[in-house]
Amino acid sequence: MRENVSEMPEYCTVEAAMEVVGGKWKMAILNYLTGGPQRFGELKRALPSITQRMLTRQLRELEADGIVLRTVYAQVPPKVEYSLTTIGKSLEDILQRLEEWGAWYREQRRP
Amino acid sequence: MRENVSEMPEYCTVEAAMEVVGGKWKMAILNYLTGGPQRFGELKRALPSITQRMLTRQLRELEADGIVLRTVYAQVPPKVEYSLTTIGKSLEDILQRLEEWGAWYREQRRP
DNA sequence: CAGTATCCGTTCGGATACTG
DNA sequence: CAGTATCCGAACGGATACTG
Repeated sequence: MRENVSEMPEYCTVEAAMEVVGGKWKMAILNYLTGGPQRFGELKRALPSITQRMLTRQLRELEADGIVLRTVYAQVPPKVEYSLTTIGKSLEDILQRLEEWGAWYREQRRP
Repeated sequence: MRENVSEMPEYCTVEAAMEVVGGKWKMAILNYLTGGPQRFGELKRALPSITQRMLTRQLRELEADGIVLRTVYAQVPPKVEYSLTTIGKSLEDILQRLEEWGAWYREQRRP
């Protein structure tokens, strides 16, 4: 046990991480962005069950947290691309493992 | 593109994973369980900001999903231990990386 | 000790309609 | 195309009291 709370061994570091990437759709969104920049509509099609509103909100939060970069092209019709920032790219390893784990877990539960 | 949706490349595998471990506290709980079996009260102290009710609920969900094992000892006063199942242990690698990432992310955001 | 039960306010998330 | 606006129910979260 340490005296200083801020120095506690692993004091809710996982908690802190989940505040950033713990949103219901965030990991899935980020996973698709590992394939390179994606437009809003592409993400919408990739995640059929997310609503437009939720996609917008989760993307805005990820942007505010420095994970995702939003690039607006001055065109008509509008074109907006979302991509991973350097910080976002540092999650790629975790995302891949999560994806593998998810596939494996499904098999385990369906014997 | 494949014809069969159920065979789609990575169709929401990450989504499926997050349905299981995406709860607000689940990753943090699991992270503490990597240190070995923990009693209810130990987990409560480890996660000071979770309420008793929420801890109970998240543990029950993890148990139902086969991630956590709940062992009740027939004693007075009661003793209940929570531990990772084999499936739960398969998350240890991800949990460690998530913890490392969380610590690193904090530094990045506080320059 | 390890919960359950109840109440209640806040936040999250979904459905639908509309717009520059 | 890439969003907003509005409404609403579900889930989250806190406080408090009670129990085997």
